Amino acid sequence: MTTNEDSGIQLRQDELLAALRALSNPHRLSILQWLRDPVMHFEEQKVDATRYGVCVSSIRKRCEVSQSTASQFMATLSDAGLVQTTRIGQWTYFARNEDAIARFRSSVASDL
Amino acid sequence: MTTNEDSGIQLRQDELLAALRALSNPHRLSILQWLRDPVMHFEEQKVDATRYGVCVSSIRKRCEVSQSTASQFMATLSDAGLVQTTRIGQWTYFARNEDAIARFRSSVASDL
DNA sequence: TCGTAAAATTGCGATATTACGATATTGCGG
DNA sequence: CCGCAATATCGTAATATCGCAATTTTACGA
Repeated sequence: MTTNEDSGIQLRQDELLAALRALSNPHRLSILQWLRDPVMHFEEQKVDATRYGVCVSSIRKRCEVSQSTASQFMATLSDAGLVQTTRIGQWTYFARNEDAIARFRSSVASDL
Repeated sequence: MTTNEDSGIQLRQDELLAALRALSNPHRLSILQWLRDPVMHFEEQKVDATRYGVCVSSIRKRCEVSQSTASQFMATLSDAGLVQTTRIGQWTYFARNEDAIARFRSSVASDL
């Protein structure tokens, strides 16, 4: 019987590396920062951005990149666990995963 | 009684990005971590590793990469400001730049 | 079951990174 | 000055990443 404890206070080395890689791109770094205050940094939208985050279209416009690029950016941040996804109808909303970001901070603070 | 004047200072966005990019490689991330305890993680050498850090040859052996690759890794970490360099004779010693790392931590804590 | 809209996926060219061997540079000692 | 050792830099090939257009998938509404 193995105890799988992946909701700990810090990240594993491979998770830490994945987070660092995800944030090593200027667009993706800015997106995560903008998501701290989505109402300020993105256009208005149907659902509450503070609760659900923002959709790909909003990110596309703010970054001035193509739809596929914006989608790929969010997939990378999602794979690294830094954002959480909520699908509502045709829209996919991305919000910060504050727990994961806190673990990332904790890892940077103690494992680096 | 000393006051750490750097504890509240953060990196500019481009400096933060450079640090994240420098750490987005498994070798470079490990090197910076190993340098927390150079005596434990690297072979013995002439000068005090705790004071001056370790030379390229030690890093080369520990990482099992070529001399040029090890040298390039350290140049990248140095360009990002995460390590400081001390040239003694034919050797270049690399040690953690704790002030810069503290600023990186501070940036991750408050700008991310 | 259409048509439409949003997002995800695929495939591609351009660019960047990685890691190497070869070579140049730096610094010591004889 | 010469030879040697350590490191830095250069040129390279392989691989990875970036960002796009085109296409596919998913979901809604008429």
